[in-house]
Amino acid sequence: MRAVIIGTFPDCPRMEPVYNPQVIERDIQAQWDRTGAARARETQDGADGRPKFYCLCMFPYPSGKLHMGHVRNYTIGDVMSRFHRMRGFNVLQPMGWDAFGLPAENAAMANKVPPAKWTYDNIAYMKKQLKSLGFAIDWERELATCKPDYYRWNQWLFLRMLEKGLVYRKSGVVNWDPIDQTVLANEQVIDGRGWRTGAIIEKREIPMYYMRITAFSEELLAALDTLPGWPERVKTMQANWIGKSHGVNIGFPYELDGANKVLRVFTTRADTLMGVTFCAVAPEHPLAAHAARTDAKLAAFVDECKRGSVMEADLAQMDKKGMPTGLYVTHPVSGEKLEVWVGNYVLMTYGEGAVMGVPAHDERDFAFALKYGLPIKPVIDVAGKPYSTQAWQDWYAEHGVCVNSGKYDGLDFERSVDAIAADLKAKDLGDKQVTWRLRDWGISRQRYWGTPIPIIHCETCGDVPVPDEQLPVVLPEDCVPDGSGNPLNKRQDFLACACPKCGKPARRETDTMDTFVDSSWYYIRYACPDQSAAMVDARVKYWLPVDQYIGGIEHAILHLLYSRFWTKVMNKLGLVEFEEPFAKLLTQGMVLNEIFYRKAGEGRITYYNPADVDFVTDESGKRSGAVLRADGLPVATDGIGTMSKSKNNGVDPQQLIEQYGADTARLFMMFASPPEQTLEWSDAGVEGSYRFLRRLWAFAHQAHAPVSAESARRKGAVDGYEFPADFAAAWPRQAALRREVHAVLKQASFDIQRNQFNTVASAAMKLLNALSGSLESSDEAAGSAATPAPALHQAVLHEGLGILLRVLYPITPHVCHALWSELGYAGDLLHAPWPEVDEAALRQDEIELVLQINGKLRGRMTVPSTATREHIERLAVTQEAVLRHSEGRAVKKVIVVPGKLVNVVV
RNA sequence: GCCGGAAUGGCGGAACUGGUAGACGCGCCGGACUCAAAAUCCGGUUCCAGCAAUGGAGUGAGGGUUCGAUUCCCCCUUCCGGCACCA
Repeated sequence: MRAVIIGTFPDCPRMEPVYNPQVIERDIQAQWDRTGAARARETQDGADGRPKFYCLCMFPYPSGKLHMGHVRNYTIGDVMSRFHRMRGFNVLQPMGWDAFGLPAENAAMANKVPPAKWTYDNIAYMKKQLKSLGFAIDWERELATCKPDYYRWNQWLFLRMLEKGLVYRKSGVVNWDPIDQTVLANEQVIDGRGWRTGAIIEKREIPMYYMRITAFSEELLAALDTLPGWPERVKTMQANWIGKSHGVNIGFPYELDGANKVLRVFTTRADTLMGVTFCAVAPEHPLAAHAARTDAKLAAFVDECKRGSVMEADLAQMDKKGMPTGLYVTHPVSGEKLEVWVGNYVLMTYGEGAVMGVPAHDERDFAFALKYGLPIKPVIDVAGKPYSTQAWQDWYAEHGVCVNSGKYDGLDFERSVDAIAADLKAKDLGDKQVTWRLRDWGISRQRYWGTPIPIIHCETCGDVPVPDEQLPVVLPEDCVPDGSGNPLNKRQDFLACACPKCGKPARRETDTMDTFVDSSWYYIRYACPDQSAAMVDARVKYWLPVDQYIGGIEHAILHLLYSRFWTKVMNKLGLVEFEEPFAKLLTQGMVLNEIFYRKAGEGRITYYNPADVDFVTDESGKRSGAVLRADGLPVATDGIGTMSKSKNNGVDPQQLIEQYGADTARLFMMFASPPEQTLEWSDAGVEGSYRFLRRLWAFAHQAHAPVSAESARRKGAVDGYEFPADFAAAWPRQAALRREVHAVLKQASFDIQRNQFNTVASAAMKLLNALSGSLESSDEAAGSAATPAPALHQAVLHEGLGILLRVLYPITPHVCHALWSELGYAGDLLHAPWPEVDEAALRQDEIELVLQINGKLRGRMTVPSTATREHIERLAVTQEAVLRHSEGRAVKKVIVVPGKLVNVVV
């Protein structure tokens, strides 16, 4: 039997009893559109009193339709935007399209559709999807990087950088498909073969434009310390990527064709110089090329090294191989002859493309020496630990004291490096040097769908920059790539031009820019997307830098580093005043789903979408298997992985929105895990989120009468609730409810500020549980307590629901917005402030402490909240649980953690 | 291979600065409602022993610091992200 404490409320006659997200969301989105709710305006230096908050999500590549990663990213951004708006900020949340790139060309090859059309169609569809998710995006600032009014500024800044020497031309290595006669991207090279032709890929050197990011190495590294709002791990990754290392540049003299030359190497372990037993150069090193001319076997080896992909990950995992060149260099100190080898593990792109081989103290050199029978000469003693040339031990590479090193014997790492560097300097064969891992940024792409590089090749004048007044160099939008190279090479109307210097017929550059160029400054252009006379204008000063940037962890290095570099260039050119583009950074985790497959006959694997798979569970609910719904037969599982086309484990957000509505999609995304962690997809979890919103709706319907009555009484106000002085004593149930509401609010306020949105969602669930529990109560309780005043309960309910709707609003704005106005709360929820915690509501007369004996939980005790430490200690040692568990042993120590626990040590 | 992360019930996750491990949700079990089912509502649910009170174990493995460790330190394993032309 149940009775309602405060009487039965009649159902609301106006409000729909059933939650209908499709209708609610459509209506509210139309209203937001009409009123320009998300439009951001510059205010003169905060003249309206509000500080600005620029909240930016990484813009999407328009691949066709949104994927769950987008939904997650943009929901996080929208929650932060709406929350900051509630906290009184002038918020900008823009959106645009990273519209150049390889997939458009691949789609063109598959469907014979020009990349431009494919891209614009995708943008239109995805924009519709974003709108249906209810993000508070200022669409008036939308931009697409494939439009000339955007990329003309890529070209313009490129020319400025060229003038300043920050852009230069040199040769670079690319993947060359000898059959299609075309350059391939790394992802188009599979196991060293072209994806379409299957031909073995060759490395080929071609001329390319580079941006001199290395000129900023020191700044990019040092400025990481000025970014407290960035995750530590991202800063560490960037620092390691920039890779500043202190070492010594060492010259090994040799004679070649009668001329005296020097082989230069860089090492951080100059202390091991006397242990050098050989030198190794990269296959691309000039010395290797020289030796290969007269050595057919070596030439074949160098050739072999040139096959396969250019990816560093591939190179690093190859078997270490090498071959002697037959050339010798002289040890700069001992005068010993050292053979020069070609090693496939030596990178031409780091240092000088050559290394000194110290097998005794470098693991790679050790393996190399064992394989080819080269001498191993230990010269460092590490705390007397034994050395054996039979097997590598990790301590061989540690710092120690020089031995077997002649005059350097007995010196530690620092002193030996100093001494050796000084000796080399005296002989003009080396010195201390700082080397960076960071390489200059090659931006040339031998592809069509990108920003044309604004250069004209003239037979007389050479490479001539396109004059500013001829910008933009417009990319024709009707080309259809066919896989055999850049179609621009066949476009006479694009190629033909006059040399700006001499006026003679000339040829336009057909390489386009890396798409990382586009994404390196789009966040600046959002401030002034309609500015046709300049790259930036005064509005940039108001909005930038970005206050909060949100995007996938996979961009931790490249995109973020290039953006930081580009910002520094613009700063040096006087275009912007800030030096770092993103004050705070949130790197969201990836969205994962289960992978199911079956193996057909000859090793072919078919992947099945998890939506088509049913689980088999045992009686405890534990999963014991999975079957394909279509045939009921088992499928194998391959764990979980990022949603991808190749594993067929993607979930289409569109279906989700259509079935449950945007709010459910958003709620699940936020509830399933905190933003920085990976998120595992779960249909059941989506159901749970939907169920919660339905319960919320039903509760609002049920509580409509008292809440709207209270709204009418207080004219919708959500502050200034007043309770009698004896509230807690006279109405303990109401006081307890109110205490819980404010305790949960306190936690939610803390969590939303630290971006832990999953517990904000769970706070909303707790609030609903508490409030709906208060509508009904058991007979017993109703009979034992005095009849509560309906007015007081009504006020607590009104306050609690007002808090719940505002806590949940950033996550599920549509349903909250609808209920807010249905229940008569004042104004538009869009402009409502985040609720304040009433500390008075949290006060308690008695608190419960946990009682531990030797750190083990043994009981609880209730003490007045004002109890002193001494009082608690005295009370604790007399507790029954303590006496029982101490078994007569004397109490050694009592530790009191105020408000939490007492630990009795015996 | 190198650099950076992560690991907690049947599952996703919570536990803020070292202080009650498992909030909230899912799943499962039991009950109510129903002719029945779905939906909804109520109760239970880390594991082991026990009717229970209670006791023991427990945060990927192994060590350490501490009155007390999911949290700090060392070492190992597995998984994930990046490695410069996917974006």
